[in-house]
Amino acid sequence: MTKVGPLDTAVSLESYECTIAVECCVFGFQENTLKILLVKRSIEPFSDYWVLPGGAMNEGETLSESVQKVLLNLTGISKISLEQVASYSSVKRHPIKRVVSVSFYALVKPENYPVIPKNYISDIKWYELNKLPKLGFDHDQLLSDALKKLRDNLRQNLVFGELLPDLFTLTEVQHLYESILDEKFDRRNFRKKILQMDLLEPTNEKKAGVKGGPVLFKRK
Amino acid sequence: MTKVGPLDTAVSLESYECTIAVECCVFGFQENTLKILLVKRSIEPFSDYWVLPGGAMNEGETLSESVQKVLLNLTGISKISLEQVASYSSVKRHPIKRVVSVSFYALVKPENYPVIPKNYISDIKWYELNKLPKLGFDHDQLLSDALKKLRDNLRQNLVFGELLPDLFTLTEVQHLYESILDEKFDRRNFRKKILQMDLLEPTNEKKAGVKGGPVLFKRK
DNA sequence: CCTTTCTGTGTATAAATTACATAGAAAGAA
DNA sequence: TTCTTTCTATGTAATTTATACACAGAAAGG
Repeated sequence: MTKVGPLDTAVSLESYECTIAVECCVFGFQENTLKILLVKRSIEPFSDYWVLPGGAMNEGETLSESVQKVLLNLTGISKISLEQVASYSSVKRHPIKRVVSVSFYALVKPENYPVIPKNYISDIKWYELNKLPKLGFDHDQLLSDALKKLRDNLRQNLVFGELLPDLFTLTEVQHLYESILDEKFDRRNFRKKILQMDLLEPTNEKKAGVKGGPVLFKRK
Repeated sequence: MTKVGPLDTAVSLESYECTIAVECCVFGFQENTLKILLVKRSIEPFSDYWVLPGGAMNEGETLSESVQKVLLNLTGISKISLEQVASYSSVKRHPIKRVVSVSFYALVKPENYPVIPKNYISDIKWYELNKLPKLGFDHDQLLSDALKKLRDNLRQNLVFGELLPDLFTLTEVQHLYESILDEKFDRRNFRKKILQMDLLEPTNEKKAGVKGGPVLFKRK
């Protein structure tokens, strides 16, 4: 039988068990602005607070399956780009019971998905990053860590595809970058850089309703 | 009372609970080579396999407190640089019970710490990265993810301090970088770069026993 | 003291990043 | 329809950063 002593840190059959939750920062891009999906809780604790969508991991599912379930519920989103951010384990981060949370971020095209309040949620809304309310639990921290990770990833790879419609102008791409990274770029230099990544190709359509008649691009 | 329906993913009082474990990739630098601390299990499952040191999180402790306890046990290390890597939640990753693991990496000066097999461990050893055995559980994956994160961090910040003795030569720093990143650098360019980071300062001692009489540096 | 092996240093070249201004296309108003 | 406004599209020069490369001096070991 398994040896278990006071100093034994191995996982034994009778080890302590704990609720695990997933929380998700869902980023979307609307009206040339980066937004994040928040829900308003209608149950205690933190009733009437805005928080990140999340929920408990259930038996037999992985963490990312749990996140996908949460998002499917709220937005009908099914195929989604998910990235793990970090784990949070302060003993008192949930005021009633011990909960360890693993956070994720997701990138979605808001145009495609209606968001519907359900279950323990009285409201759901896309918030601009600079107009955020104070969030419940430690979700301010989770959001700030997720945003940092998103920015790091953006600076390295090219990850905007999930946030833009199928056809888009280079100026829209630039606005996306600017709102995620919160800095301005010179248009010519930005276009040079993004084009030499060789991930976009021009179509021969132009976007209507915009002066200058910008050409529409798509992902390669 | 808390509403709970079939679609409710909120954390309710009766949610599923699960064992949480921490696993740690402990990196050290010995004989100008990057090494990693592995332990040999003497209990099932994976008895006689080499694995990363780890163990269950206990009631009332955070994940990083758990890791610190594990390492204190094995190495006597107390003040340590820890970094969270990721969470692992496949349903069958532990063959006997459901366990979600959070992995960390740690950087230590091996010179300072004797490593002692204890409890469920029959052996403990510093392994070179290119002489690794096949690890138990999914620890090959954990190790490879931790190494990737270490490399990413190294390329951005300067994180070697925890791996080197108090006084060191620039050549030793270069060997450290080369063995972590697994690439070679030109000596002059490397020194230029590392010195202009302005984190090191020369002492007026020289290292004995080495031809050329290299000067010893310390962290600023 | 001679040989070996390591340290320590500078410059020229290439590559990447930054700064910057004007002409043309479409929209909207008169 | 024309005129004005506002947006798009584009190239080059200057700066900064990264890369390539060779030889003289210090200590060790025989």
